[in-house]
Amino acid sequence: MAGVAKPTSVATDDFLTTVFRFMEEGKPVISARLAETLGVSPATAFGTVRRMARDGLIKVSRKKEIALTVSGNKLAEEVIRRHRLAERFLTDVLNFAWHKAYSEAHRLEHGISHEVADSLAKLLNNPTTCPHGYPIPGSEGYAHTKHLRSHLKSLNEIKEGTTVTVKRVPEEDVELLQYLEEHNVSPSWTMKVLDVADFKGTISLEVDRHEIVISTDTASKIVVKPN
Amino acid sequence: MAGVAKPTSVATDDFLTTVFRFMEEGKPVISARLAETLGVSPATAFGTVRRMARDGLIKVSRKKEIALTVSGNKLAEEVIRRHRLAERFLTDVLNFAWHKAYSEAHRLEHGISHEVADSLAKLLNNPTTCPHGYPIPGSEGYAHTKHLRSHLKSLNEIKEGTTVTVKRVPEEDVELLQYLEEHNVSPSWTMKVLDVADFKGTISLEVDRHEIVISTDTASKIVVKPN
DNA sequence: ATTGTGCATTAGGCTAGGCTAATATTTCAA
DNA sequence: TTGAAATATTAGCCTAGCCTAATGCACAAT
Repeated sequence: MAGVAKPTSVATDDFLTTVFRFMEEGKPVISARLAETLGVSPATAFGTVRRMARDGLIKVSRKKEIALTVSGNKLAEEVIRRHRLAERFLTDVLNFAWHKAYSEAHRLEHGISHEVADSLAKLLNNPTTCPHGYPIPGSEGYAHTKHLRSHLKSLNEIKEGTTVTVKRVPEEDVELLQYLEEHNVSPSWTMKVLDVADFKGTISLEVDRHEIVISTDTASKIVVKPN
Repeated sequence: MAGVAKPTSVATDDFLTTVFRFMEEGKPVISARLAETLGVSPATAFGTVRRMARDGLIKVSRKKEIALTVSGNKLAEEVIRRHRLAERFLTDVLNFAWHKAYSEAHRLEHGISHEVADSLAKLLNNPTTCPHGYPIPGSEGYAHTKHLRSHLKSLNEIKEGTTVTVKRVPEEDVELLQYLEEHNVSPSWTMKVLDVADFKGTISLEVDRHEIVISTDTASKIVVKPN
């Protein structure tokens, strides 16, 4: 109807995926947060947000909350799909470590066509999640992942003595990821919450026969499913 | 000394690789030609050329001939390497047809890091050429490919009755590539020049037990080695 | 010698994306 | 309710790239 969709720029792709990830985690999306996350000035973020609103990719409520439009969501899912497939390729085929996969996939995601993404998916045996546990748009059962989310909890909400299965780990923090990867805090691994010491803000866990201690704050970034 | 190299933009990468390919084929490099090839106006090409000269990537002689500087050549080789490895990946791993591989690789080449390129090379068993027969910078024996070139000829220079081995086919022309691929005019295949009809500008060849006819002009774009 | 023709170059304009430095607004807390 | 802290927004400036429309220039053929 309205004409062919204009190809998105790298900057726009980055904003789209950032908004998408914020929404995915249920975090409020405002311009200031995007500026921070993307490493640009508030003024720049404002300008890009305005442009994207003009182009019908996002809408901004009176309370300045940013949400993807239907077409914006579609584009975001496409970029996210390419990103997560690229991550799987990097870890599963090229043997990259998690923490490197994210940034490399970030560079690759803009240059992967729909056709290449489909071929990659096939090559990788149609994975449903990225190495960090996040769902891959367009994969089997993707539409249901929203419902599944109700069974998931942040690790910091889990009571002592509970055994849980790791579902998702944070994507971006390189050092943390390296630590988690080393200690097998990875999707599909099982952990037991040994001790919650709220007074000093730490949680100790047993994972793969070893005990590790992380902060409550860090725990809040790890998504698990109680067994 | 002079500081860290500024990351190159897509536009700059495209100019670098275009200059590189022109030089690779011994064609003179002038701004007008770049504009044509890259599909931008002469004014735009001029501006980009000036910027690149300012940044020490190319130099322009008094006769307006453009050449890569040492650092420009290094960058160009890196992009070309990524492009040709991507092509190999697309054809060998994802089973893309030649003519699609070029444009897809063109999109991917900007997002492949040195590290990913190295991993890809390993995965692909250290290929020395792209699917069209062009050498991959940084691969085994790459430094010698310039000498090898003296043994190579354009197909239009070959005399009747000579048997030759295909070394390189043109990279960009989608329809021609499709035709050549279908008829096995591919690197490492053998052909016999049956008839050269200069008066009507055609050459007939026997390849894989079949006879095909192409124009002298098309033949000039195919590089062969007489057996 | 002159006139094309092909190129280079300049002029002038536009958008996306960046930035800094004000200047509103909100909003939350005391 | 009143202020301080966050946010949003505006103004003003910059570069890369891209365009069209002159204009300048040099070489080549008549």
